[in-house]
Amino acid sequence: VTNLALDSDPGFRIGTVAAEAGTTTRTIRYYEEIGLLSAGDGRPKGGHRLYTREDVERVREIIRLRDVLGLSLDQLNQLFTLESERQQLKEEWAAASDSAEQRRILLAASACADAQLALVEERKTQLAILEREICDRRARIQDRITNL
Amino acid sequence: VTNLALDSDPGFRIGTVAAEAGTTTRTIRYYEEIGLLSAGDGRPKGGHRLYTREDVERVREIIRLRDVLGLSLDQLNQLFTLESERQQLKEEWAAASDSAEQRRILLAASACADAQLALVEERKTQLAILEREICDRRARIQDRITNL
DNA sequence: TTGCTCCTCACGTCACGTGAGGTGGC
DNA sequence: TTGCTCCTCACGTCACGTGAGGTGGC
Repeated sequence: VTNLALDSDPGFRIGTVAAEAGTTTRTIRYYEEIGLLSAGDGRPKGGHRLYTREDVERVREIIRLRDVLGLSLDQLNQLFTLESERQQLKEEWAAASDSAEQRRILLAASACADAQLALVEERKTQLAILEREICDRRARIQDRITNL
Repeated sequence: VTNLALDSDPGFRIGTVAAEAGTTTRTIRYYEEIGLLSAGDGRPKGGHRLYTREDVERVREIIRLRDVLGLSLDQLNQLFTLESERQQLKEEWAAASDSAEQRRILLAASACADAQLALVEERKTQLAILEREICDRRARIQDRITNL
């Protein structure tokens, strides 16, 4: 009875991931197709895709940035370039990375978060402008109603 | 020399409208095609489209709601149903509408603005959630950096 | 007359939706 | 064994982008 601990986690199926992230299985497969999600290395042709808890979070983040910030999938790919680089260097990290290398990677991740925060601020400004416009229009309508 | 005042306003051409609204002529023609913009009644086949200052504002509003709130053109059409109804009743209004009818129309326009404001509030909530998530992630990264 | 913008098809693209037909795990 | 979800094509759709070829106004 070997691999006792490892066998206990079968991983998430694509339908579960889609439900958790509020999207569809088609969308997840499409994101894999264009390279936004990792393809799951050793999957046999026709075999079921399996995902980790990290993958679920990744999908949720993509959906969020897409819907709330209105980013295209191409823009998201660019945003994640730094982080995917981090992903590739993860083995290096765990194995024998020096702290200078670790620092470099973490700073890249931090810069990625900063970039997202800048986009959030931009959206907040746009929303504020839109809100003011609508409020003004509403006020003018109310004026005309009271002046009847 | 008749129509002196009327002839002095040639109206805006489609390229000007597109530039003012920050979009393309193709987009404006498409919006006309699906009924989001009025088709300009008496335009001869192949003739140039002409727009009023009101039309320009309309296009800007559509672009705003599409980009900032992420609404589909179908949803925008639904949002504008009340207002387009108002547009159709404009002649009635100017001609011989009683004040009860006027009040009804203005209340509809006010409700339309309220609906948009509700969508704005929803977006603001989503943005706040997203911002908090990113900030938290950023903080965790910073922690790991200082703990190196 | 020369450019420039405009016009109408019409095909291409992005981000999926939606079956069609078949295989695999609880 | 029976359903259920999963798989891979592959065509459809929404919201335009992008020329192709031609006409119209300053």
